Amino acid sequence: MFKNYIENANFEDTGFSYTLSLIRGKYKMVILYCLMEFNIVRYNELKRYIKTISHKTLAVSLKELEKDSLIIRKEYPQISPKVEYSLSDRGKSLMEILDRLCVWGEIHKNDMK
Amino acid sequence: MFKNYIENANFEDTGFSYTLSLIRGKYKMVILYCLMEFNIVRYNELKRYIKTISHKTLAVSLKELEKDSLIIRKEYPQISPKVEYSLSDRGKSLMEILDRLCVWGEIHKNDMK
DNA sequence: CTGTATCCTCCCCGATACTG
DNA sequence: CAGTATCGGGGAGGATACAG
Repeated sequence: MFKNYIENANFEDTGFSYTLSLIRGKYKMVILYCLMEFNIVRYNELKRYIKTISHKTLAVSLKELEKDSLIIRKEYPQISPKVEYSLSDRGKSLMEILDRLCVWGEIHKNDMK
Repeated sequence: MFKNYIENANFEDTGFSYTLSLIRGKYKMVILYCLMEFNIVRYNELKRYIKTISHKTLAVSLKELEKDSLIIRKEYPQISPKVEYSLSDRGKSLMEILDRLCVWGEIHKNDMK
């Protein structure tokens, strides 16, 4: 399959490029993992879990993940506002594969003496 | 397993973070795919396959991939120089998983109407 | 509580020229 | 052929302040 990409010299259109574009960003994977682990999480909970993330990055990342249909945003119109995030089915199916990358890293990160 | 990371608030040390650090970079995955597809490839062949990559990026990426033991660099000392690159066993085991990301992308990139 | 808006910094990558 | 060196632009992300 990939050979076709090479012959067409069109790497930008590969499935892999597409997948990477969804999870590019310093914290997107961390957000997805948090949602996988805790199922339903509020904005401020995410902010507390991921101590080093800035407000801006968290907000932008969540918006993009939602636009890409990897996560679901549920808003409760009340004072003060409450918003819950969770994985979509699409997001869950992606996480099955990404989790294998996590495991691979665990196994191999001490390979090198 | 991931829950431990969250409780330790130490996302930088996750296996996934480690894995991503290996393949971060605009063209690293493309290089790995080329090596997977063609087995043994010379420097200039890579440059030709990946039309849009610059010399600097190709050189730097190859050096990092080699340092991380994902690829093997074999140099033939002669005039003019000849260098062949190929996947290491470690690289091949990673590619098995990355290839699944490629397939996921192929299947899902047209999900959204 | 859940965001936006602005400014600013750093670093990835491209373009280009040079070398053994 | 297979690199290395240097310069520079652009975009991702941080700090901070403000809003509904």
